[in-house]
Amino acid sequence: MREVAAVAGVSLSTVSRALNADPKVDAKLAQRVHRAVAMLGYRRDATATNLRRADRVSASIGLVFDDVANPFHATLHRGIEDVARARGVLAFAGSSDEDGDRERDLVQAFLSRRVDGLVIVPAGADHSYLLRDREAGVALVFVDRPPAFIDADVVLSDHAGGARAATEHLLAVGHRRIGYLGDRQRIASAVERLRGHREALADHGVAFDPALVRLELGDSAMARAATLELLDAENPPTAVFAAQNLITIGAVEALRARGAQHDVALVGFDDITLADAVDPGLTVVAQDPWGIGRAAAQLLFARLDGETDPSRRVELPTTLIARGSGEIPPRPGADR
Amino acid sequence: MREVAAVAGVSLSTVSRALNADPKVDAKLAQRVHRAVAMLGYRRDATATNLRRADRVSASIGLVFDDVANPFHATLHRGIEDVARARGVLAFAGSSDEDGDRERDLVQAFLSRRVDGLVIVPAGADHSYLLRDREAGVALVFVDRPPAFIDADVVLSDHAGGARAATEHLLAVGHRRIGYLGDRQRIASAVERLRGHREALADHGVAFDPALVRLELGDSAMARAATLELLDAENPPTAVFAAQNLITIGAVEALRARGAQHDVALVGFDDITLADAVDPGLTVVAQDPWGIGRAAAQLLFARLDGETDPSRRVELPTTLIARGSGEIPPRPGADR
DNA sequence: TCTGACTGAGAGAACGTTTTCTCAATGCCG
DNA sequence: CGGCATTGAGAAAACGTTCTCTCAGTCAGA
Repeated sequence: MREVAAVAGVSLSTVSRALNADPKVDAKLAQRVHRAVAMLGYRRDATATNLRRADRVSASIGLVFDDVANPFHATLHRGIEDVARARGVLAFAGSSDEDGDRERDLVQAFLSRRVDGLVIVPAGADHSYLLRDREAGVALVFVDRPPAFIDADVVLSDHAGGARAATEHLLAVGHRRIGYLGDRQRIASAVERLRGHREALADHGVAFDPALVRLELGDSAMARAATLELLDAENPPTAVFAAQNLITIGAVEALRARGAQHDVALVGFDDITLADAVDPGLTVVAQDPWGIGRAAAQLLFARLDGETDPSRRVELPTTLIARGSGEIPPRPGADR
Repeated sequence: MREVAAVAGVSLSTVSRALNADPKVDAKLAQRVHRAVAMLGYRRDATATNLRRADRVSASIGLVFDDVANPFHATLHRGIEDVARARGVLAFAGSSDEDGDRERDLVQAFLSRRVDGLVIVPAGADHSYLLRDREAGVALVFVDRPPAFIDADVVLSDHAGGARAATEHLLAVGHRRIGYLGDRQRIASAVERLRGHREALADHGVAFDPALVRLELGDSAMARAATLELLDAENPPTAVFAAQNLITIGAVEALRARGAQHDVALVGFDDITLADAVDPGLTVVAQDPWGIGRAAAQLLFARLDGETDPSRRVELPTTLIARGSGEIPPRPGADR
């Protein structure tokens, strides 16, 4: 910056003003400054800027996902990026692997780098550690699941409603023995989905049979094994509801491994690549991760723009997409 | 920090030293400092630290992808994160959408935030704009495609070899009319793959027929349309090679739309979710995006650790995974 | 008991910006 | 032509750290 000032023949302050498009600086001088900047390849140091500026805005935010490589989260990421890009805001991203400690470490690392805000897919069971920072002006939006012990904006799908729709879809086809494959129950969304499933069963007078339920499935391999277990049991389900994207993949694999993909119905939660190319096509309850990401980012920036309304909860509907696998009727006589 | 010093009853310098685990500071004092830190919830400001420190290390890096939501890139991202995490390094990530200007904007934004290094999936046609920054100590690793007009480390798959393997696989099954669906040719990897395809054809004495080639396919929808065009032409191919993950998805959709998935062979580049669940299973040439990401990050950190060897080119092999679609023989008589 | 080496801690400058304060130059009005 | 308002630019402090000096105190050896 000093060099730029020397080349342009002005003072440091003038360079700063020219760079910040201060209207008080003479147009001719400003142009000289910009020419010098271009010539020297000067680039303003954002860290120093952030340090000095009164508002301490860093134009960067932090993103905490379960796993940046999970398609749901990756699409979420893109939705957030699209909104942030329009404001010149950059995003740090990291994976918590659904570990609360790791989530907290990530958040701390983001905050020490002075991010303006955080979008968090919560993994931990207590987010009160963020209270102090929210007080200090850090914007906070939670996604996919509500936070615990802190009141903040949250954007999520109607998990219970989606699960209910999936289960009712299977019930409508005639199924009564519906297997349930669920994620770890310390995740709020997983609890919600199970709740929706149970409510749908109850509403239609179908007893909830714990023998048909497998929970805590952390990846595709576990889901596959659990599905096989269900299929190989004495009194197997005639339909299966896989309540998460990775679990759905495991379930598909298991059904194919037993050659049962045309006999046992399947509905998944989350849409998946090639879902319409498998045989039968995969019926799913789709979320809109891109839209969720956009909504979350918009909420975040609204807060950064000074909005002080009480915290909001944006719930996006899910869409049931029937493609075949969910419309397979129960084998006659399979149900007692 | 001033508060911490007051509470602990020591000077600012002592707090700084205690925080940096300087062995010269008395153990008892250090403990007092740490207690004060815990009590006040103090967190060191990484931007100020970075400003002052002699080495100016920010413990953050910038990642430029085509699209953070593309599964290949998202997995790459995770590979990089896994290595960076072990060093306490955080990553900014952004999407260039294969636009050179956008790539450059992202890079500039990262650099003004003083990242220590960059991992770039190149989109632009000229990376000499990075010369000055490399000189200034910014570590640079390119991924998936080599950079232009700058000499730097690069990690990529053997694109030509992979394409060659795919084409030879189809030739071995007996195909002579092989459709080629390719990405935008301003992308180096896309050029390489086409080259591998053509070389394989030439080696086996099969004439290259431009009528069977569709390039510049930027997304699944375009790929789908192009495939339909190929299939509906007067003399359609008996096999198709889809040279990228999104293109493969479009090709699968098109084949199914024409009910030709059991008649026309298909090999894709990049492995895809559910590839083994479609009917027929999808034969692909798989890359190892996670491994590529890890390798890139390791190279990057080696440079940051002061390594000065001439720039390296790490080429990872591809793996052909036969699952059925690539082993469909040509319909008898379809070939003249 | 005194000197000197050594240890531990404080004072203050510096990092690259922004921003307030101050002042010089310009233009306009009487 | 003088004085005042107005405009534009420079000097210097400040942001939250680190780090080099400097110095006070402690302890061993003579």
